[in-house]
Amino acid sequence: MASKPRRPIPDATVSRLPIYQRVLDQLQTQGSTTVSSEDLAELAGVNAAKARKDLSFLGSYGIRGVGYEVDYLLFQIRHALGLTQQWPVLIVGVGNLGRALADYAGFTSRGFPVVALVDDDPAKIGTDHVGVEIRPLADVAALVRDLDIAIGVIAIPSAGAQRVAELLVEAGVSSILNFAPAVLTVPDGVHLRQVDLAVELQILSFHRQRDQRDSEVTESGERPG
Amino acid sequence: MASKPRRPIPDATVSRLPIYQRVLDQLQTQGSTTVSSEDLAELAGVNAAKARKDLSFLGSYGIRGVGYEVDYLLFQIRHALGLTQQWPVLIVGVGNLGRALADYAGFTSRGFPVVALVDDDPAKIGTDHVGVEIRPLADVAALVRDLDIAIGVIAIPSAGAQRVAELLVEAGVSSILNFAPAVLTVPDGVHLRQVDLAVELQILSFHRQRDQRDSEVTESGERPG
DNA sequence: GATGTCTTGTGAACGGCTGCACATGGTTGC
DNA sequence: GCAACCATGTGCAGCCGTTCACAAGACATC
Repeated sequence: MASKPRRPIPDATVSRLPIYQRVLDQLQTQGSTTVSSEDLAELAGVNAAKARKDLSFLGSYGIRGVGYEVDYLLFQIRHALGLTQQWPVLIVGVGNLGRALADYAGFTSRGFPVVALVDDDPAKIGTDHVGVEIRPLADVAALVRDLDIAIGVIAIPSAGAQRVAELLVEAGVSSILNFAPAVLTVPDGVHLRQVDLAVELQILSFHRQRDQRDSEVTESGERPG
Repeated sequence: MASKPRRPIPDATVSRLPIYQRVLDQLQTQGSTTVSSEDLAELAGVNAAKARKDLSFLGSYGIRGVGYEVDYLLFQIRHALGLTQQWPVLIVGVGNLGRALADYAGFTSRGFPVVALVDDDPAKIGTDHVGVEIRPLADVAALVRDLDIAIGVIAIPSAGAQRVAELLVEAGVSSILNFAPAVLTVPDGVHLRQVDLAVELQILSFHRQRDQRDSEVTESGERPG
């Protein structure tokens, strides 16, 4: 038996693997059979040395003097990310965001089919969205069991987010993606990721305002010495 | 004139300031007047020492033996993030995601009013969404000028994203938030942030699959020695 | 098969972030 | 006014991630 677990893959590398995957997807579609770390890095928007180091954590899948075989590298990245299988997704909250996520083609095409929608608005329950029936919150446990849900997505306002997270965990979901702008607490062993859309704007705001102040200082003449 | 630019605020700190802001907002609403670094950190989901160090980059706004005054700290964070003013936002692409973002209350309430919507679908142009008229792509330059747009949000498929980014930059937008799953290239001085919804799922997938493999190894009996 | 060219894989140095532990300094109670 | 207490602010050590620079290895050509 070969030893599978080489050195563990760093978080920073894991977060970039999906980018490499996307780039390699494109290259494959364009008919490229091999790619150098330099070209791959350029397309992924990173440094070539970083790309090579990232890929080296997966194994030695490059050929010195040649580059990486696109098909093979793509398979290895998919394998590392666990994307050789599908991960059915449940979305809680069928508001604007929930609908946008359910419709987002990038989910299904990357192996994350949205197979269940849940909402607590009686008016929505029973109706369909992109072929998926909207079910009440109380059905979460049954849906998770019957549809083998791997990932729960929270797309509701902050107020109910913690309660929904607990509901998902009780139902057996061990991976949660939370869009509610709230800090959630989950038990050990449950993976939680947070996406806060407003935070990104605030970071942009910070940089812009800093540039602005800097230029004001420069224009008004920084006192020398 | 006092020297404004103390040591620069690290990126890691900047990315947490919005979280502290949100927590302090809540505390203020609840009527709290002061908060300790420990409580603040707990609510923000970080280490207390980290919270203190983060806040110390803004200045010495705490009181030893007491804690931080909620109102004052909130003001200082808003000031550091440049949120004492409003930053008008233009959204390109009024599909599901664009609509979700336009409707998202968290934007306006945090100082980012969505004042312009743009799409290239003739059927949508001229219609209203939440009181904002949808305009053609060609109007971007005029909108940026007339409405003093600070931030452009790209919510269209990958294919056109680079072209739209260039359009925004030409129009004078220097901060861009991109939701298209593509690597964009912008000139120096333009701030670009990337949110890829599928990447988050793929990272969850990685962790889940790793846990799964680990438990398989354990169950089948790792060979000792 | 030997030589030159090309690209990977990685050792090592560097810089930034985290978290501990403690000195600093403000507050309260007597 | 003094002593005990409390929470902030920060020096320091360790860790993680990035980048450079180069050795190792594969291919092509003669």
